[in-house]
Amino acid sequence: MINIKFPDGNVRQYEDGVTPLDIAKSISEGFARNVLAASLNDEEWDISRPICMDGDIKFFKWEDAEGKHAFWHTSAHLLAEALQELYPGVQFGIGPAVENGFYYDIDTGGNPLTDADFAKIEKKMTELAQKNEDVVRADISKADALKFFGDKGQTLKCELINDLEDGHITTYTQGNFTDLCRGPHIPSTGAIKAIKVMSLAGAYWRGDETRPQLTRVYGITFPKKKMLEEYLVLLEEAKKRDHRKIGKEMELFAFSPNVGQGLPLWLPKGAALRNRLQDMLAKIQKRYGYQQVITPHIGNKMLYVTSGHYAKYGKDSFRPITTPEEGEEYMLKPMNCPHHCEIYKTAPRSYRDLPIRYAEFGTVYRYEQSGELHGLTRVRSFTQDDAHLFCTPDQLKQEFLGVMDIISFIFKVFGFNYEAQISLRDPNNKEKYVGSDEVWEKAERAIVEACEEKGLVAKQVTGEAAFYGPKLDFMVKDALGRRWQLGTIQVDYNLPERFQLEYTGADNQKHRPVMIHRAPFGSLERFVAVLLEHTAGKLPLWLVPDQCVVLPISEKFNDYAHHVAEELNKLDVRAIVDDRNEKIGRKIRDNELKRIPYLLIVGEKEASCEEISVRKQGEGDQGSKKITTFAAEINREVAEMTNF
RNA sequence: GCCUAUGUAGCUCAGGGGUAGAGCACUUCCUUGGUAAGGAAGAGGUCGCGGGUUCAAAUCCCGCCAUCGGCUCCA
Repeated sequence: MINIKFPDGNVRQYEDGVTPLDIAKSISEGFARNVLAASLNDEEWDISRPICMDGDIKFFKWEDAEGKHAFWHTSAHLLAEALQELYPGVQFGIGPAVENGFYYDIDTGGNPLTDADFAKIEKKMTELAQKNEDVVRADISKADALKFFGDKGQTLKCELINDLEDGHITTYTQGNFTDLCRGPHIPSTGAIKAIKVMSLAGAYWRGDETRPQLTRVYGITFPKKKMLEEYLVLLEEAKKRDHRKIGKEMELFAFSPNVGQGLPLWLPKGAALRNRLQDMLAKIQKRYGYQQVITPHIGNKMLYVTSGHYAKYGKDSFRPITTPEEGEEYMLKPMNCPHHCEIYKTAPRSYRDLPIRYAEFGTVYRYEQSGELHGLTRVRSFTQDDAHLFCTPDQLKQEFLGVMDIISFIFKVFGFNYEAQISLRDPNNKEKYVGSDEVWEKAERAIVEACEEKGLVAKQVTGEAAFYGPKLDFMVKDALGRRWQLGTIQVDYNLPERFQLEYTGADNQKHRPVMIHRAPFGSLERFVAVLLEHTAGKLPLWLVPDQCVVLPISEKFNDYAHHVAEELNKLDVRAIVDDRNEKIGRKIRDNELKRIPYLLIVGEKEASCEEISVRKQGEGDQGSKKITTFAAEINREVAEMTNF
């Protein structure tokens, strides 16, 4: 008999060899029907895999990430089984579950798949799922595994096996398909009821650009047909939130091939929006003791040779700019830090001067690979809400906490849910980084402690640090669930060294300051993109380009409408007029669709007494009031929102 | 940069070897209407760009450019 402990602390006894599914059934049949995966002592465990030892058990259903994961992992195998039947001779790479479904990487041997094949693949998968085959786990020796997959000509699998440790190799088999796999899986394929092949993509074998490119087939499956339909509707809804679409509709920004790829043009409404964001942050930063500086968009190439960036990134950047002067070269600035270091060096610094905090909305230029460009989230010219803090090592943690306060405040204002990540150096690969063990340990400890102090849950990832120091990144998801890094705080011991930055300490000795790079928005471009996707374009009143639109009932009241807009604009309310020759119903509809927060209807009644009829977006008629009353209300509403 | 796909009017899209299509938007006229689409007429396109095949190319082929979804990358 073995003892199984449940999450609630209860312990029950079971026969040796009991499976999690048996255990679930012992609780209730209904519960067991919904269980997809389990863990034993926090190790992933198939619900059909016998247990022969005491342990803590947890169960996972569809609602749990672990449950979906097992379901989609098995679905990936089902996809592979279908591909194996439809296209004999395909080579299999890897096929994991991902956040929304699963994929399988395959080598089609020169016969490319197209999306015309999707229906065929879906049909075959459905056919195979209906056989409801058991998914059977087996332990296999390394030699046997190599022989098994070698005989099948699966050289990619053999490469994977060669990297595995003998005694820890398992396969999973359903029907005629056997895959090298760690699991876990659901017990049989019959639970997979709705199947959709989503897309094709190229993917380098083992993520290595120098290795062959495989075909990645993405798919998603569900235990119920209705869930797939709902998911597809959700995807359609998400596409409507795409910032590229909204940005065009709201006339915020545009791209022109004549200007160049990835070089956004900010239209009047977008530029105004961006300025409001900048003003907000500048106001907050002033309170935190930041000083604004302004530096040129180009800098002498030597600046970047000094910083080390030229050696590391120079060949993948915009090319240096030459001048009539022989041998003189300038670069478009890919970052602001070297300029700010030079500002620091304009005067001798004392420990009494520190910390020094230089902020700049600095536009930088980076030659991102063409395939990487994406709307406003990944561009070749963008403006960082950058700042560099120079402080003594003792001040580092305090400064770090101050930056965290700004970032969490900003995210709170916009209601963003973020994931924080602490990026640490890889201790087994120290040569990739600059700086002594001592300073690294100190910097990493400062970040970890700062997070603990703030109660910030942050995932620690080793090997993700910048070469000059560890960092804390804030990731926010877009409408389709893709993660984008917005805010970032980076500790840097490298640049102060390279630029020979100094301050005189209380001991009258020269010391090296520590530098913090930080950007709460990350960049104005990316931030606006994520903001648009989060709000679906319904921007808060203080940011929205047009706060209200005046709608005359008929052309007879166009003059009054323009008078109203003028009065409102004088009172700092952003108002426009829709004086088209259309009926009022039509104007209301069109302007609601344009996401304008307030529609102000004016006709004979209003014109006679300096009033307007107010209609709030999505909420309908709010009654009529004086122009000045309305303006005061709007101004109060905005003031409450912008009390930063 | 690599793989898949796409590119037709301002927008969303249909069509497809033989005179370029729709809806919306736009302009004009009629209508002057009180809280989510009034009516009519008109204008608007070298069908992404450049080659090739053909009597004839927006359509077929090749190259390039841009874009979508991924991969890799991301100071």
